[in-house]
Amino acid sequence: MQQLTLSQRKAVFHIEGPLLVLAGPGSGKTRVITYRIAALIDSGIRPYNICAITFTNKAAEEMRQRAFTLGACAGAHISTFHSLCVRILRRYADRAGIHPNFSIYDEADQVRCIKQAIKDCELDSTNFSPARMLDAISTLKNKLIDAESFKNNAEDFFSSKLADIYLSYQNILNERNGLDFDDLLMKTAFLLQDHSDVCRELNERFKFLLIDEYQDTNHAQYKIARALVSQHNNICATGDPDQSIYRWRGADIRNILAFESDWPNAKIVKLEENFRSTPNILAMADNLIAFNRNRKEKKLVPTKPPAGDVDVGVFEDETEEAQAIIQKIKELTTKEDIHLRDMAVFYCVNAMSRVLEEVFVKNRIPYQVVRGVEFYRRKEIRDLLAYLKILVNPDDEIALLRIINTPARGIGKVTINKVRAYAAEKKIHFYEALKKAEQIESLSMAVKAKLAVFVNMLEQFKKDTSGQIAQLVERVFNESGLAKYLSSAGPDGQNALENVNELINAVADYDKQAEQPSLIDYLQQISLFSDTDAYDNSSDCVALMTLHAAKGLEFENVFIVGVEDGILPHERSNASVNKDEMEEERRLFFVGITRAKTGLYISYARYRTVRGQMLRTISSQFLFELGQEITEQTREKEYYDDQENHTSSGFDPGQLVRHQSFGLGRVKEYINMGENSVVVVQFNTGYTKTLMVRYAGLLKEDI
DNA sequence: CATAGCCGCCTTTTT
DNA sequence: GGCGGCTATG
Repeated sequence: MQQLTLSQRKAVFHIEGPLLVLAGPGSGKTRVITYRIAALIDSGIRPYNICAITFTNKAAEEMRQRAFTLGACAGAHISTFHSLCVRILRRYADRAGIHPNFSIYDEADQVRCIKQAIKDCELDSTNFSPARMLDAISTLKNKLIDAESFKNNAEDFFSSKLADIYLSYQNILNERNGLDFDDLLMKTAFLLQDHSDVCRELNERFKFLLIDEYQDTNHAQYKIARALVSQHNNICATGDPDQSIYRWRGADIRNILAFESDWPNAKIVKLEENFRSTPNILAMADNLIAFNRNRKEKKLVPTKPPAGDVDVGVFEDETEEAQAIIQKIKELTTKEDIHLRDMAVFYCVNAMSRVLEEVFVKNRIPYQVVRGVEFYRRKEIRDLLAYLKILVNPDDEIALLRIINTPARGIGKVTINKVRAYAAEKKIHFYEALKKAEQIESLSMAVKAKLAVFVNMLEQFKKDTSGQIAQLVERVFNESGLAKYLSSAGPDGQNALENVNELINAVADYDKQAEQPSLIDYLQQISLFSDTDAYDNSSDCVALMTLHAAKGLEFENVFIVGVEDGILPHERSNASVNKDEMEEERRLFFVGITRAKTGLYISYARYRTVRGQMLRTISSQFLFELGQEITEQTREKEYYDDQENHTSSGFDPGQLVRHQSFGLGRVKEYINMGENSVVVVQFNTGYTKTLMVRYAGLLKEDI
């Protein structure tokens, strides 16, 4: 413990009572928590009585390992909020009013449910878009407003319709024994609130609660945390208000700002020294974040010697931007002997990884896109998992409908509707109705036979759920017909087969590592998988990820691309209208910048293809906030570039033109903006299009 | 009932 | 530009 600074020691050894560690980026926050776990155990606390909450599974995994190397033996509970809630809900399922074998519904499942809910309410999904409804419901759940109480207080038309949808959505989830991500938190919060005995029991179990990234907790998580320490107040929260980037998910920065009033006797420790980045990088980050008004002032005190400059580059388009990064990466690996694994490229939106990947592939630079959830979204994986979900939770109609005819076994829409109707009539679950298919009169003998085979297959699988899960998965894959189907499906099928093999390997790993392997536990765990969880820091390749995924990580060299108005800040963020959202976007950039240890390369492109359309961009205002010098340079470059390219085009009104896909048309208007000139064309097909001359590829027709 | 092909929708960030 | 859902056809 000698290597700790004075303030770190203060945080580590303040054992009893509430403690808030306000820690800037790179201040050794995680180190403090791990040492603190060790210190608690040293002082006689049983590991069993310690609960540490991290932001991602990956962070939990790393913390477990670090604690282990410090001699803090296994037994402390270290997990994310969501995983903890799953454990609690499974343990106290009856008290929470749910079944312990619940399915966890991800976004795709939620969309199916909400569509059904909107339909059930006889509303139109154009006015009540599924995405918006889910968003609204998620916000309500994070604020711990359940469907009933929202309905009771709904006054205007929209609220009351939303309330109906919310109620109906919740009904559908209940029927299917499914919980969405927000339910995990909300149900746990209500459980703790309504059952003082459960609350007391958990207070006794977890005598010390440590929460990392407290700035990104939402109201539900806040309530859970408060309840978990209500008897002893041994809470230690660490976080940095300047790194709060999950407001859109309900994170409430006020939780950390109000810590002192929530626990009046709290001890506050500030960690302001930064052990990660060079002073130049920190100065920039400091300049930037100073533009935020709603914050607690905090210094970034560098401990590293000054080195190098931060590079802000302007490029013609996203491809050139990517190529410049490749160039730099090659330079760094050859000249400075830096490993690929020490470099990362951050972008704001996942879609931006595509161009980067193409250029990386072309240049044969190994890379990994850090997107863990993607794997589990593949069709073949979802299909296979759906079979497993049914074995655990037969009420999971979404999973059941997914596989009932996958691979095709002659059970179509008509049959499904007949069974559905029967289930509704008898007030039984869909799966129960399937079991009794021979009693459904409207079904033909042939169909009844098919259904019987299907049900019988699932029932056979069910008998096998107690052993090794990997074996079961393999068996299900083969006997369900999925394996056969994929083997005969050409190259795509081969790819899918490889993915399934990867899944089976992962399951085998789980079998080995889990304390008490069970199918329920496995399914629930992978539902809570996050993007960052897939980050493999042992393989030597460049990491590509979103700025959000970069949270909590650090790299020797960091590239941040697409720092353009509309992307960062994002146009959908309402940042131009809403000051709070603008501040959050700024924090996001701040998080990205402060991941860099020595090299930081910020860039933007003058043209970017968005949804297949090449658009002229405007540099982000945040670039100006980094510091004067850089922005002056880049602005000048932009200005001169624009001057150089001023040419006349000759697309005068009346000119006949031909477009590759729109066909023949006539120019209505020409707006001379030099290189960015725009032409309005009325096409024969009836469409009037506004096109950028430079990229439209218009051919002049003579007649 | 299966399949292919087309149309129209959306498209920030994620547990 | 990508995907889900719908329709027309076999």
